[in-house]
Amino acid sequence: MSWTDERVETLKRMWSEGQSASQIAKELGGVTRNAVIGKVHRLGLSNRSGAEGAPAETAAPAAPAQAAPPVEPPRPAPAEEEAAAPSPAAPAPSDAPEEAADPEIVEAAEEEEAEPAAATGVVPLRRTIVPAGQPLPPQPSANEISPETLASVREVEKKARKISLMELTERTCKWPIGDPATDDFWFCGLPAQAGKPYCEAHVGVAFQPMSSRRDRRR
DNA sequence: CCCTGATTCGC
DNA sequence: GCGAATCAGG
Repeated sequence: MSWTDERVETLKRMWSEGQSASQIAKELGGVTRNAVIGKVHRLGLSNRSGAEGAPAETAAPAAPAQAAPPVEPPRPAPAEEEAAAPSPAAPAPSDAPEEAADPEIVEAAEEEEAEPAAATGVVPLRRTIVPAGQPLPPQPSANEISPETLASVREVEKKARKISLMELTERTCKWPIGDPATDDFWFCGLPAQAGKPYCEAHVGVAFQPMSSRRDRRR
């Protein structure tokens, strides 16, 4: 891979947006974060000037509606409401952005769809929760979390690392604990299961195998 | 441990 | 110019 004009452009943009070198490298592909950092220095833009503002250091202590741990700048926000359009999932972009607008934005927007809770600031209420919204379709009645797993969860909550929003990574359990409207709020933070957003215990309550009732038929 | 960016230096 | 290895931190 070489530093084509386009790639350099992406690099510059992301760097000024505050993205980390590793994230940029991941986005570009074919390069390591070292390569990115090296290039950044050669380009003489090690000093992140250009788009200062608030790098997102402190995430509102008691303000729930704030959430953007890693980075999530690409948020154009349509700001247009369809009054007579009862059709939800209908992007219906009358004008396709054919021009090489920002192919990156699309990727950035669709990356990491696994942790809506933290991203939206809406904390899943235990019991009614359906984190990633995928598994457990055939739930008989109310999700009956087995008392064992429920107990283990409480156990885990005690041992949780109690990490903050900014400390969440792709390898930390993102299970929210406590009331986000108070200081009594934190994230589990225990090592998450490979590929999943939660630790073993929380994956257990989040993704029910749809048949964990004690009636082990057979 | 995980992760940052900064620097060096052979290529 | 490039980037792996290394360094220096959080």
